[in-house]
Amino acid sequence: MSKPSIPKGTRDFSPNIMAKRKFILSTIENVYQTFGFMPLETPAMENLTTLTGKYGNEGDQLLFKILNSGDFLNDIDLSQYDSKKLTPYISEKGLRYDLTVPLARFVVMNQHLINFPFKRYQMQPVWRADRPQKNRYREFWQCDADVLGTSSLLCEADFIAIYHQVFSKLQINEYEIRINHRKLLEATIEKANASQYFKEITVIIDKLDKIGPDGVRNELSQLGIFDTDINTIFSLLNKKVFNQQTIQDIEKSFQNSELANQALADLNNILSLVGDKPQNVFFDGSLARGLDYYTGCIFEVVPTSIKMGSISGGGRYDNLTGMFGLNGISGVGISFGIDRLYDLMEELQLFPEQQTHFTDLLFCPLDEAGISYCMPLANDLRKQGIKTEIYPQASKIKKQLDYANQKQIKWAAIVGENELKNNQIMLKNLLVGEQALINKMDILNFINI
RNA sequence: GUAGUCAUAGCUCAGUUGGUUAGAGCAUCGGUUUGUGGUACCGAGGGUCGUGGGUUCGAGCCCCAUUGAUUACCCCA
Repeated sequence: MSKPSIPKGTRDFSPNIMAKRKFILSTIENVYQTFGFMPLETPAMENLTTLTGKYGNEGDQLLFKILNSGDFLNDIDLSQYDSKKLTPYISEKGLRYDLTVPLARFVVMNQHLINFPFKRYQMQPVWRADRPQKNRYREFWQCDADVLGTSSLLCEADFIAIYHQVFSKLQINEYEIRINHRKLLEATIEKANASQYFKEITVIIDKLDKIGPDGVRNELSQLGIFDTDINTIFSLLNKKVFNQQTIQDIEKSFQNSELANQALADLNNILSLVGDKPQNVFFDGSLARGLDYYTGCIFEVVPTSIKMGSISGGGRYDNLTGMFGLNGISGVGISFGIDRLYDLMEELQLFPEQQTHFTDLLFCPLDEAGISYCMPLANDLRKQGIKTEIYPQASKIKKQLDYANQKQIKWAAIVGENELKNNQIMLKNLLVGEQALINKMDILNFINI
């Protein structure tokens, strides 16, 4: 028999890890809900016609494709096709690559039922056939929230408020919300006479944090951009506090740029909604975001106490549903990277202790009669919300306490012959080691979880 | 797709210029203690050294191939 294993780039989440992950997920979910977002789940698999062509050539290659069921090769003359052209005949479905395209697909299919503006959140795994490396997996979770069907900048302001609430609840205090505008990038690159390389340039300057100014200069230069134009781009890459002054400064460096004016008007509008000194928010001219469907404001959040990539990102896209034939729907959304959030909180030790306590009280029956004695007591406690279990065998008490100890259970209720006879239990506090013989009806009075 | 590193017990790892029977800690199970854990002591089980070839009197160690894991680049979250 071969050793068991799991596919490359996938992970098991053990109970202790799950408790912490759920803490993060439920915190985010609660905040989403308080802003009026509604849950949506879509299938793990989508039709390949839905997925292909949405993520660029590289993205298409990273799609996990699912073989058709049954004897799918039976009707196919293999000699007639080369291996690439064969794909559509043997695979019609693929695993979802992100949550945004399925959202667009859902909205287009259900537009007659949807009450716009449509605010939905979605927290599900996605799959990419990428080569895994540190903090990069083939299966990972996205926690998206999007608003579709309004171009109001209130949405952007709301997302900034969502960030504040989520990080405050997770006790993450040292972070930066970086904000920029796609149209400002366009204006900048236009000013540098390099519009034909817009996509390439955004990819390069997005790496500023990673490869440094010299690295960015190098790559831009390799693209064939002149030094003077590179300087123009660089003059706008600064990171500044997000306030009126900053916006006015940027305005001065553009003259009569329609694009820049639109972008600055948007930023101004957001500023007026979040107040002039929004906490932890910075304007960052180098923020670009790789995805090319963004058209308006873009965000990214990075922790500042630890060197780490972004833990959330998002932005506005004008025509997401256009790919499925529904035009004129503007949307904006954000997504939390739960794996990185997990690593961050683990490193900063921000997980509340109770997250790893699964059981409050363990009944330890010393004989078969003890088990049935404990059953009704346990159920009463459970009705009170006390997480209670009964050790399922009348094993040695050492073994039962050992179990309780490893599971970090605070209370042990030992039930042997004597207790049974007198309607008592021996209640032991495993944290301090004290115990008392009490009436079985009085348990609730003694335990304070 | 490109490049590097690694592979020895369930886990984390030692293992000398190639030399007899392969080591530790943790974990598991049992006992010291048949009604008291987390901390002490004693003991037990558990390994074709990833796989296949080669060199050698002799390979965990050297060489080749292969598989897997992992890291960086590309791209991305």
